[in-house]
Amino acid sequence: MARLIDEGKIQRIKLATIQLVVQNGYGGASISSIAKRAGVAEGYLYRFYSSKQELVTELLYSQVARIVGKLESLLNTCTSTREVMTQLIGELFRMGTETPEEIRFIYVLMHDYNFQVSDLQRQHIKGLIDKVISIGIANGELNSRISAEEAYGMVIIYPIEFINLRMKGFFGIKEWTTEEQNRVAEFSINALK
Amino acid sequence: MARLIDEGKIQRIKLATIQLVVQNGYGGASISSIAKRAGVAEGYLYRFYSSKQELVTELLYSQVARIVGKLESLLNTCTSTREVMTQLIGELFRMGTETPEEIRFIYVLMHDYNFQVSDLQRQHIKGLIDKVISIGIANGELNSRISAEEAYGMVIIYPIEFINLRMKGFFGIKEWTTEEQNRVAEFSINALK
DNA sequence: GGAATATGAATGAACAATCATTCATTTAAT
DNA sequence: ATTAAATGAATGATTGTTCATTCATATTCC
Repeated sequence: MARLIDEGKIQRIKLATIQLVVQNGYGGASISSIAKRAGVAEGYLYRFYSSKQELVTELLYSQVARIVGKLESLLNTCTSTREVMTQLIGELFRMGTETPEEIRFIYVLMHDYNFQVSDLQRQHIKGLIDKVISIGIANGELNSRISAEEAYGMVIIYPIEFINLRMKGFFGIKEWTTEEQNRVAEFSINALK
Repeated sequence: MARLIDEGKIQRIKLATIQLVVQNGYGGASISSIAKRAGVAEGYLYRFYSSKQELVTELLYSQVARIVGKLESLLNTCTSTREVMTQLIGELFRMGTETPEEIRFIYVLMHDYNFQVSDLQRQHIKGLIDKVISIGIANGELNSRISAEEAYGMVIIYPIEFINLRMKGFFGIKEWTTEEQNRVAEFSINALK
């Protein structure tokens, strides 16, 4: 073996990509700007990713996987919809405070018509949402006529929208309290009743 | 006066811009591709817009104004929150069937960190949302603790998200029925109770 | 232990293509 | 003839991608 791959560089590339996609959108985040910010040669990115599209897609995939994975594990441990939703929304807010760029990144790309989540991931999400619904109905927590879209809307989309609305300071405020976080969870739970 | 300005060309530029921003995002929609699709010379755009940013911003502004204007007029004629929300959501779905590209365009740009709606427009929206809330509370239709963000979330964001989720076929289906449209309205109204 | 070699990590100049923007020129209406 | 609409070639910068080259280090041999 010769030199070892510098994991720090890959990490810096990922971080720079996330930041620049958030800041300038996919089309506005150029390879050269990413490489410059990461402190890495331009061509170096192509050792790990065959194209810009692949780089961003893979990053989106893994970021989404974090949320989907959390939901999946919650469904294995929690017995009520309230618990699942409170915990998941807690995780989203945690991302919002600890790694704000990452939740912004998901937010930006999930609304980009170029970046559909993969079919597999989508099916996975659909299955998990169905499970949330069936637990909720069994417990009498959810209206029995709730659709997957409605549940998805309140479990995933609404909290992400709330967090990003705050980050943008759309209504003036840019931070949130634990109370407000709980209110988001309560609101989502309530909407599905 | 010499030649008259061909309004059709301006219209074609607007249409092409909307379509290409939806398809490729802001960064991916180039002036040359817009001009080509509009059947217009590249430099021609600069007679009316000083930059690409201005072109897109102005288009976003007028599209948002359509929705905001509708909400405003509804608040002057309707006496209940139910009526306001049902009608507004009706308008959004109408856009979805009649001019799908336009609601996609709003959807894409409202989630782009480069395209904050203007402060003025945002204040205007805030005022209208507050009015929705006060009518709802006065009528006993809304929970008295509903926040502006919650109302905005269910009156504007949720329906737009629903429509675009459908357009993307996220859960398989790509169309919607009048019944489903009413369900979205009912769901939104219910969430604010 | 120390020098030679082999490996592959990392570089960045160079590619054609495309970018947003400009402006001298042409076209068409009064 | 005059005036402004409309053109599209031209500009220099930047795009995503490639690849010959450099350089650091792990391994091998004496």
